[in-house]
Amino acid sequence: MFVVIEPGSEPGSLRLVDVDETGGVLADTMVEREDASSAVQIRETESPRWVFARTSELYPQLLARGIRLGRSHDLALCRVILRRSTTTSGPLHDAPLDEWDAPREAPRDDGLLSGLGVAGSMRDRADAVAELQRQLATIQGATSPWRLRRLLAAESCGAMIACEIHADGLPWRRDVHNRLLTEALGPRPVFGGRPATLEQLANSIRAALAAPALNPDSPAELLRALRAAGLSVNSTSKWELRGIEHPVIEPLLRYKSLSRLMTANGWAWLDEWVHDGRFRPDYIVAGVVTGRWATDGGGALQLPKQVRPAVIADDGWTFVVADAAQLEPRIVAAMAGDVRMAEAGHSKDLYQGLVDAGTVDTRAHAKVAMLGALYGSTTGESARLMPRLMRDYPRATGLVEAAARAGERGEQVTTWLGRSSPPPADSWRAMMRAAAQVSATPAQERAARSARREWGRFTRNFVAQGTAAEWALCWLAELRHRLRSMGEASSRPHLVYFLHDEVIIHTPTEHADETAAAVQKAADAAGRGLFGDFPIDFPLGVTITRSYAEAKP
DNA sequence: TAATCTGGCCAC
DNA sequence: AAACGTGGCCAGATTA
Repeated sequence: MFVVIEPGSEPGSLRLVDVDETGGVLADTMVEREDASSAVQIRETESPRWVFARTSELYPQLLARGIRLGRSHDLALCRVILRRSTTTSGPLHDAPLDEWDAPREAPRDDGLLSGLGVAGSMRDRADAVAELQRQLATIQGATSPWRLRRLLAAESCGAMIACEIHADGLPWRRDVHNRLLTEALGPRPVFGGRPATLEQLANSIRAALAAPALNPDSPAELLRALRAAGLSVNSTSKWELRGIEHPVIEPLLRYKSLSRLMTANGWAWLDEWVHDGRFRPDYIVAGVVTGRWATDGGGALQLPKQVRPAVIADDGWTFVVADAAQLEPRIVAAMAGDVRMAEAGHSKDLYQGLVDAGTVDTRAHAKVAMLGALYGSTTGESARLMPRLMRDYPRATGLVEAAARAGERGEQVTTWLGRSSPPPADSWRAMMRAAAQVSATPAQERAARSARREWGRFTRNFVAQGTAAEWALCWLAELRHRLRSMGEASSRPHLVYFLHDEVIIHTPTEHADETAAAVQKAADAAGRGLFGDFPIDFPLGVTITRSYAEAKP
């Protein structure tokens, strides 16, 4: 049973439309503002699949009223998948773009339209029931409906989880963060400018380079000053500076590190992004083409190790931090049905498994070779080690190689559950056509070859990263389901952070062990859900800790 | 002055 | 040692 839920004509009111599994409308009800919460709660006891035009536009309002739902279908997110998938066909696949394809409207924060604002937007005037019917028909006619259903359910559940994480927030101690900044940088400057430690380092750099007016924040100025001081460098990046013998190097590298801390996660960041002891990421579900989540503001995709000590659980609570070990190699092994690589991953460390199998001699080599296969490197150590991987694991390596070749031919590639890569741009095809002409110049041929290989690296990585992302979505959904039955509503373990293959759960201390067990069970269930009986393991690194900085990565 | 580009660095 | 995939975000530099 589906229930389409959308804002009614009055602020706070709701329209609920019951739709059966084939798209037939059973009932169409308007609910007044005062009755909205209880009406939704009552319907929730039947565990329907709630259908949102866009989860991010309505679900936060439900969360604010204390409502959390079990299952959902996000029309806008699902349309993107269904339209682009190589496993679907029919009207939805071929129709001209309409408002359901439009990118998300920028969230408005002016207060004028908040709450009722979404009721007046274009999207909600669009016919959600008709769109659901189109999507159901498209799923029905897909090559593998069960895979798509699983993907769409996980994607939609992810959309709810993204809202819930935002609402709950990641515990963040301002006092700890502030102390950390002061110890590293000196006191916060009252009128802006550089804090004391940073200014001292800037002066050391100027002295060592005999450049009294140098602004070390300007790469161009800095490069000129380094060269004038006799250093033969091509850039000011730290990997190139590291290893050079010169008095400027030590203060310069320290300056870079501290300057980064200051500009990315300094006092200004703290003021803007941490309120009431919580950091609230704005996740963009499927914001990455591969299906990974992106984020908007706050740099939630890159919480530096330097500031993680500020992430501390509430009193009486703790974190369960879990990350999937060597996720992408395991995903590729399972997709390819590579029993031998799956066997190497039977231990907790797949890279060590490759060493034990005699493929390579060290764990570091195993990792470099594997990442080279996943990213498509063509030079250096990983290219040298790759042939051993191809020899011992022809199925797994063959899968990513085939994805690369398909991309080079301009074809789309598709994940295990049915998310497809975008076709290359018209300009890409034009480039290939131009290079194929007899009149093509060597420069054109070179550029085309380079662009072709680049697109091949993208599609190569797409199948692995994209399928890993859908495994992670299934993991999240399974985990959320398990957490929902634990404890009381006010003291229930809940997700507070997610990043690609890692989660943080904030849990009352007494539920920590149970939560740690649940997160691994969820990973096992996600693996079975995707790959059935194929003998692939998805071990996690799990840490129970009150401080994120203490979690072993 | 605002928008866009560049170099650099953080995360997985 | 990076190259080689996906992102976000900053300050400075350049362009409109």
